[in-house]
Amino acid sequence: MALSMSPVGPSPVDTDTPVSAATLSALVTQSDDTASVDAQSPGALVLMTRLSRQVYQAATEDILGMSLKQFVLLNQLHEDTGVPQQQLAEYLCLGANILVLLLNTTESAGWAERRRDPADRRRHLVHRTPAGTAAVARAEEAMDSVEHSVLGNLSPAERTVLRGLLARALGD
Amino acid sequence: MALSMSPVGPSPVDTDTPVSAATLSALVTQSDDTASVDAQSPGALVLMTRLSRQVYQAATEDILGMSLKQFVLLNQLHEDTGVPQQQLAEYLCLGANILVLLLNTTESAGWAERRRDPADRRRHLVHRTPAGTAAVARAEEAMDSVEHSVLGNLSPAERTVLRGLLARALGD
DNA sequence: CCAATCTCAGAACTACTGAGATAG
DNA sequence: CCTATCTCAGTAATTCTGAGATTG
Repeated sequence: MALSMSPVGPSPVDTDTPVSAATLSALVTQSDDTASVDAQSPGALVLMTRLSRQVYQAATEDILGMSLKQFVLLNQLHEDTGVPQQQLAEYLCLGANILVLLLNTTESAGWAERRRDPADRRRHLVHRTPAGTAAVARAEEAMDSVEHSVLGNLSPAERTVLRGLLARALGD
Repeated sequence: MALSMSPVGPSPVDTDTPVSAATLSALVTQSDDTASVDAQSPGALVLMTRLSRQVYQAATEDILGMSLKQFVLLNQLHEDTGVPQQQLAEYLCLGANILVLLLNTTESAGWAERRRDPADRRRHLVHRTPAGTAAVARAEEAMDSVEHSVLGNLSPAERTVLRGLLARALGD
């Protein structure tokens, strides 16, 4: 839900091969055996490792206005609904202790806030502040340019497919 | 080698929609704007960051028989054709100096070898040794199980599409 | 002499380990 | 008393900075 109606399509119709089923099928049927060839077609995980290194290097603090980790963190937060740290750590694939450090800097930047969970006062529910929302919005624009440089070879439609697959892999 | 045909396939044929053009088109037409919605649909890069953290944590040295970085490195090497370090650094998105450290450990493990380029003796051409090839083959199998745990939600066809997109993003 | 490639040591940063505090 | 959640200090591992060596 949520992401339904998009009145603003980035590439209305013709700009650059909106990749339809055709191209995709091509990709699917491309080949299924990786056998024999050895250094020529690394697995998806190897490729992802390389790509994410590019992201890490391109998405500097200067560009984003915050660290990449803070950006990912704030992406996972809401102003209204607080998220327990433990769940956050799981989402972000971070150790609970590392998250503490990350929250310390993010909280003192005024972008997030820890509040005791009234229902279980051992927990902290993490909220994004309005300032955090504003900061993410700014960073998001910067991220667009990073995406442009890292995924520049992919058409908008392909990027959408990629995002969909990554989201599915993460369990939505 | 290794991937493709798994006689033991956890989901041989029917378990979970082998995704054909239909599902893919669905993904494509899903939506194109990320605007407005705030924490609900992070960009592809954010998702990739999270996923690659999972890879990093799952692909331990115990499991692979080598570090993940060594695995990625060896994936990029050939026994016959040597690759200059500078180019290697670019491929792997590593600084040239970090690559030196990586090569030191990999070379002393007997998996790779630096040889002077006869044409330009400032350069070192890096080759994979036969032992390196064997080690990668072993690690590749371990990687399959990592892939299974990280990309478990994706069907084989979807993984193929994913791999294709990532490869294209990296410039083939 | 200057530029390119690789190497390395020390600083800076990041992540991990295990102990401690507070609440149920 | 025991468990769960969060915090933190000390340690280990990684990456970055800048200088040095060799070759063109």
